[in-house]
Amino acid sequence: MSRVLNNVGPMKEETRKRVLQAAAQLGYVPNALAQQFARRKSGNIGVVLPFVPKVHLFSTYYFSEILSGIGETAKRCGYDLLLIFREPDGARDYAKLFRTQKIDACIVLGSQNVPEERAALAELKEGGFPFCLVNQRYDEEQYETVDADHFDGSKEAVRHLVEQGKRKVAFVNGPAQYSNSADRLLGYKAALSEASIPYEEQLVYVGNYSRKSGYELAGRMAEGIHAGCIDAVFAGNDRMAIGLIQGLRELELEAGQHYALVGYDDSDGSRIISPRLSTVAVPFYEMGRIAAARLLDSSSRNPSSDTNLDILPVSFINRETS
Amino acid sequence: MSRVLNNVGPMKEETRKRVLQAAAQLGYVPNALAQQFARRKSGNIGVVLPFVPKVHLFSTYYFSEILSGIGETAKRCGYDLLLIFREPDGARDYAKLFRTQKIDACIVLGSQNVPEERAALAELKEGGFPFCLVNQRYDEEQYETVDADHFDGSKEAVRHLVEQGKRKVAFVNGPAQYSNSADRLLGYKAALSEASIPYEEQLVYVGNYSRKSGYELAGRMAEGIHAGCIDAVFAGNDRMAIGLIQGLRELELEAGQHYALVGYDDSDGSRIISPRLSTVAVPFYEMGRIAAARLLDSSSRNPSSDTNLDILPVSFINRETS
DNA sequence: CAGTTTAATGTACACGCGTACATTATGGCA
DNA sequence: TGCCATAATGTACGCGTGTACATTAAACTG
Repeated sequence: MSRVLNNVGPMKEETRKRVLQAAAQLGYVPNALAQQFARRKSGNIGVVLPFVPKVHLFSTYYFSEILSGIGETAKRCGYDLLLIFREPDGARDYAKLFRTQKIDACIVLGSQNVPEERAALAELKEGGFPFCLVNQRYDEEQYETVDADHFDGSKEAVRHLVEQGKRKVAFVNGPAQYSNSADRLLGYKAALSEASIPYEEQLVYVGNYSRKSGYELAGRMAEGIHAGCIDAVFAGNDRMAIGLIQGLRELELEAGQHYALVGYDDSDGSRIISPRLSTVAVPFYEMGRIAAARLLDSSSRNPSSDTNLDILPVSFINRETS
Repeated sequence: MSRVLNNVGPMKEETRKRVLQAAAQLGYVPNALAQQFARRKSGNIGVVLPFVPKVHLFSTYYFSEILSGIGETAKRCGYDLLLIFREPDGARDYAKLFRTQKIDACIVLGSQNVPEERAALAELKEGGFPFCLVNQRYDEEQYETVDADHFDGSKEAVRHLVEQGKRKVAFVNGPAQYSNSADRLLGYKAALSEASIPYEEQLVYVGNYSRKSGYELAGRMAEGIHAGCIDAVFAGNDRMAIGLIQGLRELELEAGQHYALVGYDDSDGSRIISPRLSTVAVPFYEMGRIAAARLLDSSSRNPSSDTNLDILPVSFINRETS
């Protein structure tokens, strides 16, 4: 009987036990498909991941952490995780997943501010489908978002470099379609301004958050270091920082010696590279947990904080490269 | 009309078009829940992942690669990926996922040869539920399995060390509940035997595949190196090798200089650490692809190869530590 | 004890698709 | 034209739950 299982309506304790025992004896298990169909809920929360033909290209650390956080909350709320790899050809019909009832809610990871993505998200909002972005803001759109304070993290990182006496801090940023890239640039500028160091555009480099892109910037950066135009580097993530270390090492330039360096993410790699990389720790796991709770856990929806944007604090970690 | 959509039975081209157009005009989207219910297929393939309270503890590289491979095949076959985090308390009722129809097939990652796991897998087999193991064999049980040739990989790795003139090769193995640990031990022994080097039990150390466990073995190993009982180390995975490098470095012992070292997995870390780690590349992505194809892609089921065990080749990669 | 409320249980139907079967249109053939 | 085979379409029911509503049992009230 559906009622004892779902504990709906009043019932005699004895009946309840009788039904439960009969179910156990018959080896009854509810059919999830029929339940989902009758309830018109899939019980799934979709997690959109960037398309990754070569998985090496993206930070497995970053996604693993967030995914684990989402998983924890989902399990607690009785939901399952449906993995959705974004299409390579730019087709991102997130709304269809809702219309076909495959998912009840959705968390979008690695979202980029490009036209197709904006359209897809706008369609979700239009349709009233519950979704949440992680680590990407669209300030003009008021979407549910869980972000980290990359402005502050970057400011702290650069401030640290300045406090070490560095005055010529280069910045290796990521692509502009990520809001965290913009945040870091602002933090970088703020820290410089705070120290009355003029901002110089030619000290800002752009990679794509891959190790390779950091590696490939080493040549240009080496010139600056040799010329005395650069005495420190702040990289937008650890992977680029690590690429940079490796590229500059081939040019006889050592991090923490010929130049100071701070990365970002506190990834595994930052503890593996030597010298150990100073970096900024981001609570990715926590961000995943919160994003899922926002969507699933009504009890955690605090009516007083009716904001749709969470910005979690980050923390600078001083190691050997700065 | 269900028939035009599923292309079943004969129909006039004109009717077909008419129906399609009407559907488009009405904005019709099939309800996946109802489809699944009517077809009695969820269209989901479950992927069981180890429980990871602290995700740092397991190799994100390893799982990300396999997961991506599974995802590729699943998408190609029209299946979705349902993530299943194994319960922390040892409860692993995989069969229930089938009975409730949540999944149509299942891939078990990080499977360990322990009683609860064996029972859970036996129950799956008993129930006739399609599942596949990746990177873990149960030789006595004839389960569908995709593994890599860790015997050969280990033999190659140790052979390489021997060819460098090393005669006292220590081995840092992982826990015995993983078949690949046993495979590596066999490969290690085979390579020694090939070179007429007697096997010495005290040269075999055991960690748990974490970086920390490698780090913690450094003390004991340093004694052996100083005493001349060890001139090379073969580690069962890169993470332990990296931990070892870091631990031994603190004791003034450098990989590739005071001792030769070979890791295993060809993970990102092996390219990040310096000196760059010699290692063994494992086609994890491919293993995921094949495992999923085994379960989903009937066209790939080659009748001539009716074996239920795939063992993929691995390849030694020589870098700076050996 | 009848009347009234409330607890407990029985019952029937809807959910939206797939599909087996019934029915009707079409074409080939002599 | 009549007959049959086959193509094409119409139709009704089943899938296994959840749930609204009907029905019956119990409890309470004056």
